[in-house]
Amino acid sequence: MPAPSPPTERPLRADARRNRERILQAARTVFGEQGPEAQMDDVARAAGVGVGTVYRHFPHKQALMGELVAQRFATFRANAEEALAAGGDPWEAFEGLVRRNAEIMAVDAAVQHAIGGEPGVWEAAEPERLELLRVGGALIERAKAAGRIRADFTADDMPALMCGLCATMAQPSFDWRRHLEIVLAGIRAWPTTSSGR
Amino acid sequence: MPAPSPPTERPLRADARRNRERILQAARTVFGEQGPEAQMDDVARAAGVGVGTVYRHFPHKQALMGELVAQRFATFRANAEEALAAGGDPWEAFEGLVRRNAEIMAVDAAVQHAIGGEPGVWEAAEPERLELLRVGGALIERAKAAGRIRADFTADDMPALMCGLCATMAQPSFDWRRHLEIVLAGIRAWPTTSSGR
DNA sequence: TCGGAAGTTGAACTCCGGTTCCGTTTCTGG
DNA sequence: CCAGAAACGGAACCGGAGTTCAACTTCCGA
Repeated sequence: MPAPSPPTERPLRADARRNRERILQAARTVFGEQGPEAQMDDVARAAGVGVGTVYRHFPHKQALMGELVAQRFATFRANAEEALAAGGDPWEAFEGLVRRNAEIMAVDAAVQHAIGGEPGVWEAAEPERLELLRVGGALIERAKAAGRIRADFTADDMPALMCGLCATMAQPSFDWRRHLEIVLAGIRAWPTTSSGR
Repeated sequence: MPAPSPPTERPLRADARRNRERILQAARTVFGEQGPEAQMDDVARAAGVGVGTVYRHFPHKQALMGELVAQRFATFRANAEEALAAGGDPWEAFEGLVRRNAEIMAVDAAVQHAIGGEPGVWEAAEPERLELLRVGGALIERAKAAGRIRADFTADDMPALMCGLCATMAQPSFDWRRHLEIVLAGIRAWPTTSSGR
């Protein structure tokens, strides 16, 4: 059962496929270095391609950014899947995943800004986002069941927290690791808290 | 002892003072409604003034935004001062202040974006920021001395956390109150934690 | 090999928003 | 009340960045 491919599915010519890849690669680099205000022309140049080509593959800048975000989300989901499969201590699994993904995000200025800033970009990666939320949710539920995460915490709380973390990452004068530390502490259910509050 | 007024201090004509006030008021409203991408022309119109007048008072857009931020910071500092003077439970005082200021920020889209986004704006409000940090720091130290805040927490951790919270506020689909709840939990030192970990 | 569809190119277009500039108006001190 | 300094107004300027498009090139199936 191959992925459901509706009629509108052209194979894409060989050079086109190559270029698309080059463009994404270049976009990742350029946006990563100059932030999201880097120009389309810059991306095109870095990819060794004309601007027109970029626009043939991505109808507008936002779509390009969206694809980058979608790819990151896919990575995050893969990591989550892995953490879930690995088993082990429920809290450690969750915490480790968050740290690992944060570390990836920290290097990717493009995605940082997209997530911390413009709302429009989220939409472009909606399916990946939902998938991530699903797998992450499973991890969270497991830790919650083990009493290692505050009972009122949900997977739906994560996006906002990550959005905040991204905003911090985007500002070099801040120490995002401290931020993350505090957030993790806030998510966690503390030992000796048998009586709730 | 009036404020130290170095030679370069003209009294400012009556109408000019009035207009300056009107502009700031308008900027607060306009940026609050349309976000920071609102145009200078919009601000001018809302203030019932020509663009040129806006530029006479603020050399560039960023300076205008900076003033708004500075004013907010001043409010925050005043609130902090008040909380410090009021005494009472150290944690409650700190928590209450943070909540109160957050509630103010939540209404002020202009400042949200400035703090959550562009780094440039922070500079414009540097003195107010430092002052806020000082008073807030006192409040934090007090709560820390009472063992109500994690020992490793510092006033310097606050800006990043607030930056993150602002980013969340700026995105309507997020529930910033949840975010704040978790951050506060992360800052707090939990009761029964006499043995540390 | 060859026709034509798919893909590429990059100069030019367009829009947009910050900023300038100078003629006009308003204030204020004498 | 007047002179001139200060402030105002807003059309025009300007550069920057996303996007288009028509001529040109490359690929691929027959």
